This record gives sequence, C-alpha cells and structure tokens, in this order.
Amino acid sequence: MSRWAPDAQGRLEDAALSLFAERGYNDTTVADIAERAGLTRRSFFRYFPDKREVLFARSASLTKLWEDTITHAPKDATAVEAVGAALAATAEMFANRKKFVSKRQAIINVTPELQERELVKLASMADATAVLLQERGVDEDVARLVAHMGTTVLRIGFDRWVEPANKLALATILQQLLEVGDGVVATPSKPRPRRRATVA
Amino acid sequence: MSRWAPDAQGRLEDAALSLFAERGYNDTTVADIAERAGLTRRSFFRYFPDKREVLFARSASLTKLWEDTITHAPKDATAVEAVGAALAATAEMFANRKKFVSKRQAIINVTPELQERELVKLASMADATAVLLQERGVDEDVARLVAHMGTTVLRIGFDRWVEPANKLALATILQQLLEVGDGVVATPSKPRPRRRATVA
DNA sequence: GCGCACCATGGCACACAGTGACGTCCGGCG
DNA sequence: CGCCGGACGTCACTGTGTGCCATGGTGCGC
Repeated sequence: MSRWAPDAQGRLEDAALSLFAERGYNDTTVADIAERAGLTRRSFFRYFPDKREVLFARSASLTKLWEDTITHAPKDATAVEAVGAALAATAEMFANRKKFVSKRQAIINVTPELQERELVKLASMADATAVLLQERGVDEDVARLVAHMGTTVLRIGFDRWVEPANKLALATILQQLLEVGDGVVATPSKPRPRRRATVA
Repeated sequence: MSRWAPDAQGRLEDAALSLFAERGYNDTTVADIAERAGLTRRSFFRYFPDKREVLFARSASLTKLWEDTITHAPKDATAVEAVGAALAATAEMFANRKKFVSKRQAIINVTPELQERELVKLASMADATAVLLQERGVDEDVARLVAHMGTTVLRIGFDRWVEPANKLALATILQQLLEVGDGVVATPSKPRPRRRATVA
C-alpha cells in the first residue's frame, strides 16, 4: 500500500469527466478537478500537459490499435481495405464501452475547445496513417486522401452511432460509410504523369 | 481626418505577422503586437476574440468565396464538380497573394496552436459545404464525405504549392488531387470491381 | 530495525491570456 | 455651445500553464 492513493491519473480523468458533465467544461477549473481527485492543481499538470488533454489521454490506446491494424493488414490489401480493417478493429474496441464514450462525446460536442482537440487527434491519426500506407507502397496522394477519408468516416460514423435514435452497431455504420466512400481514390482512369515517384 | 490612425485591425494583423516571423508565436505577447500597432492590449481583444485569430481573420473572405462558389455551381453539377469549382475559385484567389500566404503558412506550420485553429477553420468549411451540397440534393453521407475530401485536397495541395521546390500552379495541383480523389463516393449501390489503390 | 535516496506531491511565485467595468478623448450634430 | 456616441485606455480580476524548491512517505540496502 503506497501512501498515495493509487491511479492518480485515472482519478483525475474520472473527476474531470463527472465535473464537466455537472457544470460544463468552462465552469470547471483545474483546481476543482484536482480537489475532487484528492490532489492539487500543480499535480494535475504533471499528468496532463493541459486541461483539455484530460479527456483524451485514454484515447491513446485507440490510436495505437488503429495504427497497429494498418501496419499488420495483409500485404495484398488495398489502401481502402487496410483502413477498413482499422475501422473494424476500432468498432470492436468501442462496442463494450458505449456508455462511457457517449458521455464523453456529449461533453466534447458542446465544447469548442474540446472539439478542436478532437480534430487535432484525428488529423494526427490521419497523417500517421498516410505514412503507414505509403510504406505499404501506396502512392502518396492516394495515401493521404484515403487516410483522411478513413478518419472522416470514423468521425461521422461515431457521431451517428452515439445518437440516441440509433440502433445499428458501430461496425455496421462504419462499413456502410466506407462503402460510400470506397472507389474513393480509384485509380485515375487516364494515365497521367505522376509528379512524385511512388515508393517503388 | 479622424483622430485615430486608420485601419487599426489591419495594423494589428501586420504587426502580428511580422512579430511572429521575428520571434515566433509563443515568444510574442499580445501586448507586443498591440504596442507595435500603436494600440493597447485591451484594444487587441476588441478586434480579435483571441490571439490565434489575428492570423485567420483575413481568411474569412476565402470561406465566403468557397461557399458562394458551391452555392452558385450549375444545378446539374455533381457534388465533386461543385467542390472542384470551389477549389478552382480558391486557387485563383490565392494566385496573386502567394508571397503573403506563404509567409503566413510558414508561421502556422511551426506553431501547434495555429495548426489547431487551421483545422477548425477547415472543418467548419467542410461542415458548411456538406450542408450546401445536401441542399443541392446530394445524399447526406456522400455530401459529408465529398465536402471533407474537398478541404483535404485544398490543404494538401496548398502545402505542396507553397513548397519552395514547387513550380506548378495551385490550380493545377488541386485539379490533379481532385482527380485522384474523384470516383470518391461513387454510387453506393452497385458493387464495383476491386482495384488496387496504387497507381498502375 | 535504521538510515537513505528516491519520487510523487505540495507550496509558492510568476507570466500571460482573456474579460468586465469604467473613465477619457474626440468628432459630429442640433 | 452642449450633448452624444464610438474608439480607445486603465484597472482589476480570474484562470491556465510553468519553474523552482521543500517535504514527507516508500522501499531499499545494511
């Protein structure tokens, strides 16, 4: 038994989530969060670089799962198929945490500052994905467009899944959206000179 | 002759741009900007809601041009064609301001906080575009995916245009990228033959 | 059991962003 | 001339984020 209560970071995350739900993001100070977690303001910033990040630290595992899935997709899979696999893996991961992620998303959706941070996370996921796809031999432009389409599908599908009216599984929603977006980045019909050499 | 020097907002924007270029964004305080513009800190916040926005206020005209172009695209134009028109109009607008926008972009690209704001601007453009496309009769999913693809193309193309090594016109770059991303959001119903996403 | 170094935490001071309330100066207008 | 309104300044304040140093358990060697 350590003197300090265990899982300080987790306590901060829980405290933040509940306080944001109670009073909203802007009416909650870092001192409030730290107090509820039994710590001080100064310690909060030892676990999180800023106030927004307290809601996103846990999503690091999502990013890792996503990128690992892209990396380990079959060698002959197309770019879209690789992204599809990542979407499927993500859907599975979220399936049994719906209650938590819904609550979290509800807070984000009413707080511009948190929406900004969400955009940043998605954009960095897309950039990383584009790099991974290029390493698989995908053309640079195609890789970047497919990667961004993948995160867009994730975002749209997730928002739709979380809606109270929705009855479908996340995997189903993502699958449908990907089909809509598929053919995306089809091979350009007419051969034209590529500006940049492909990885070959 | 009014007592106050004219174009206070413009002076603030110019002062901010030059100071950010000299010392960087984080080493420039709002007081510094206001002082160079011959104003006080308090007045800065009367023209801009926050420090980041001083670099983005001028891009409001871009947003307006983009949305107007979508709105006034021919009735029979497809979603992708409407976005293509918006890209072309944007390219034309930027063509004769390359020096200014390059300098501005160089600052943004080394400042995470400004990159965040840029993502927000692009995301809100994409959301607005999706709404406009839906009003033209485009399916909701298709509209959202095409809209986000459009802003992605704009972002990627712009970054490539600004690179010192680049010799192509922005319009050309955007055109090529759009062709890569075209076929995007093909009609969802018919099963299309799978193709490798890489360039043959 | 006894020290001891480590490390999570607290305390303090500070710079800066952003905001509200209020005062001030100038031009215009009757 | 006197009044009004708008652009600007001054002051005070909250809250974020950070550097520096003190402190007090904890687990380790002995």
